[in-house]
Amino acid sequence: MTTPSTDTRARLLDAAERAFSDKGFDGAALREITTEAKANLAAVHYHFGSKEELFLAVVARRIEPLNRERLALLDAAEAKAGARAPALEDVIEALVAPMLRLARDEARGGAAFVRLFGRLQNEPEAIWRRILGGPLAEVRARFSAALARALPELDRGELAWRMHFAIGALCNVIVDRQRLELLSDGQQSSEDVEGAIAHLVPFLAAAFRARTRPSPAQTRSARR
Amino acid sequence: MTTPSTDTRARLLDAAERAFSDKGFDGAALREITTEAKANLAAVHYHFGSKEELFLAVVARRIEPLNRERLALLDAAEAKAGARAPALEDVIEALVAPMLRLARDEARGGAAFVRLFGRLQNEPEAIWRRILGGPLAEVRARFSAALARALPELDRGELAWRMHFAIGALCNVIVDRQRLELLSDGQQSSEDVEGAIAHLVPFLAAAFRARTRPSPAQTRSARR
DNA sequence: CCTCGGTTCAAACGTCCGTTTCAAACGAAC
DNA sequence: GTTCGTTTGAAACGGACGTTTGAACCGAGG
Repeated sequence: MTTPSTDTRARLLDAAERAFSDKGFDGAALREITTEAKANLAAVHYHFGSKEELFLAVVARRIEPLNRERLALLDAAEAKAGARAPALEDVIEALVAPMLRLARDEARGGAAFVRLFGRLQNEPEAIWRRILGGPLAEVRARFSAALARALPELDRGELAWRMHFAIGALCNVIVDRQRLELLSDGQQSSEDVEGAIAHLVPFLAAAFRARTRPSPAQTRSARR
Repeated sequence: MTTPSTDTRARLLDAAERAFSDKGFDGAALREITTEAKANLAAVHYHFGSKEELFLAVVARRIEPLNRERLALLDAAEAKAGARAPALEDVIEALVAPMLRLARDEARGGAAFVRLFGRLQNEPEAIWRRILGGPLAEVRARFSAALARALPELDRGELAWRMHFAIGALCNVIVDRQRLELLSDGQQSSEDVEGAIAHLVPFLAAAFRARTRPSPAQTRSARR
């Protein structure tokens, strides 16, 4: 046969991607997914085993190429810098740009998958843990190291907080498509991906370079 | 009678707050909420009318005092500055500190409500729209104006993007309690609210002050 | 005492859910 | 042509869901 089963499988993944990104894991119904995929209800359990496995397959299909792209850009930034530390802007762009550009690439899930990704952490905790500890672990480690090299004077704890904030900004930008329109009275659009990159990268670069606050609440040994 | 109905009502709100923040709107079951509240299943519909109205009541109970606190801090920052523009750090702190401190105030919902708030935009769109357009509208307008005053040289479109990123970072910090631990190898804790404020405020202040990127993708009339 | 509005209660309603079952269809191998 | 493993199909399963119902309860007012 050519690819009869692969075909249904792919249609199920596509339909599931759309449904999960619109309504979340709980909100999306298998009957709705199989109807849109023109497949039988039982096909989900035949091909994937359960609803949760289907969800993980949807995520895995996109996140692996995405992470490869991120790491390739990071490799390029490090190669460009030679023996020196990579440029902070390049590292940040390697982290955020593939995700934002994916939002426009309809052939690879487009906005649907990106929103799904952005709200992953709101899905049942068991699912989120399987992803955080799995495909995302390597990206986290590589970018932690690269940022530490690009910002050698920064305390490690401080760096962790800043990565936390930065990833938060990225994920939230991806999910919420209404807020920017409201904040700008309709002048700016969340659909403007290159605009988002052009705004987000310098925003985060400046934030990562911020001098540590000489605060009373921060009487730890490490300062600046 | 003393307050027999008010009592059940409050217990329902408390239980619903916990359940919704753990499992989301779809994931939380009314039977679970009423059991924990030691109330009858029908009490939800007697007091609130529907599950959706219960959810909105949970949000409204906390968000109104929270917004009043934010606006009071903003008033104080503006009063302190007199005729001059308010200090950027003060404005940012007025926006983020009440939310982060609320995470520690168990008497006012604590971590449960704050996580619920952070994931609001992931709930069914109808619910999120009712909140964005309602209680949050005034806060959005006031802080937009204050930030524009504190950063007079900043393009309005650029400011909207930066507010979008900043609120994203705040909301995401609130929701994800695992990422920071992973990023710092357990050295930093999301529970450290004053630490979060001390790290987030200078991070965002530096980000808001970032010089605009001279990018090829940005050939709009307004530059720097 | 009785009544009455506000509140609680147990029970049921109809619907939708994820999952299972088992037979039918199908193409490839012999 | 028969067999076999793979894939699809229609139908049902049991359970959980939000919601509704109607009676019981109870303190206050007459």
